[in-house]
Amino acid sequence: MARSVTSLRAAEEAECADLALEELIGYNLKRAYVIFHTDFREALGDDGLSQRAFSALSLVVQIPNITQSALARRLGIERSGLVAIVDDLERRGLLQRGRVPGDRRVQALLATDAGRRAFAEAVAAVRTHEEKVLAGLSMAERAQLLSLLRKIRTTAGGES
Amino acid sequence: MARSVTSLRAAEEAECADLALEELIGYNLKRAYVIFHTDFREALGDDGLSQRAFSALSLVVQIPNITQSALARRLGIERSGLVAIVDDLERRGLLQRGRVPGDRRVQALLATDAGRRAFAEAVAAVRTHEEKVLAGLSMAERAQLLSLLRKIRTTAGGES
DNA sequence: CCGTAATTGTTAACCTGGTTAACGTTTATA
DNA sequence: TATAAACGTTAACCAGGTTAACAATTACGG
Repeated sequence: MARSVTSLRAAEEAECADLALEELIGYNLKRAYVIFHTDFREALGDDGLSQRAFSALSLVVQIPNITQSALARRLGIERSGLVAIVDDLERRGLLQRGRVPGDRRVQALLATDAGRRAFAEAVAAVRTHEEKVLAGLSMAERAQLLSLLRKIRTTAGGES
Repeated sequence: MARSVTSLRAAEEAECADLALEELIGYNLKRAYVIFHTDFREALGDDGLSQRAFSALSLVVQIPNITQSALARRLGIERSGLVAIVDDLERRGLLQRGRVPGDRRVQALLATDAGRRAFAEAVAAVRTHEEKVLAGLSMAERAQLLSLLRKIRTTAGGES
């Protein structure tokens, strides 16, 4: 318990709650998230896809004719929040809203050719981005991290 | 490679970019962050401390007379962004801005007695919150996660 | 059948958590 | 001593959501 003289008073005042912020997983999670988010944006360029647009496009490419509601559910956001994302992707010509025969409520989302091309390019950029941000971690550590994050999602994530 | 008939076309269309969103660390990191953030808020009550206010107060308690600039630097945000946070904490009577003799530019932040009490209570709530969200992880896994997140911060985090 | 409930997409208003740019004050430095 | 730099602050803005309401449509119980 070697403490410097100058921080003696600090130690006293915090003694009843000796919690270093840096020991909190939530705090470190947030800081790491900010790093990823920031680097993602600069990796994909100033008018490239945002994280959320990339996620949405990813699912639309891989699940053709997915419904907006289903997409929102998968992304863990509200339907209303998805509208702006889909608006943006449609404005860029990366996907199309299509009415589906049989249910005139839903909008079936389908990626365009340009959308699939843009997604492929984005995937490359995202891979480089992750490689850069995770440079300090071994492959085993990355797999571990992925597994731990997913475990949090499955146990604490309310995916009704 | 057993694929259902209905997803055959999906597989074809995504073949050039066979990246499942769920395999991306960045995506899982964001989802986990959202889980923590959401649970933090409901754990600390409707007019309890926010994540950022808690972080700020934590450092003010443990580093008496820290400067606003220094605090912002530690939290990884801009000085301007910290003003509202400190305003809020001061309005709640949890800390005080104090002029320091020798440099009339700086605001030295000092937690009040109420601030230290509120912090101690918040720490208990935060501990319960982390315990809840991390219930699916063993102690070893939690230590691993913490270590991995910090490794990201130290290697990729631009702490000039 | 028919009325009621549920679902879908959408808009509007709002909130959180920041950023950048500018400014006055004060201190450091060439 | 002039110029630069640092501090706290404000204003304007932005990203990424949320909640509440709504019209259109579909599902369902009686």
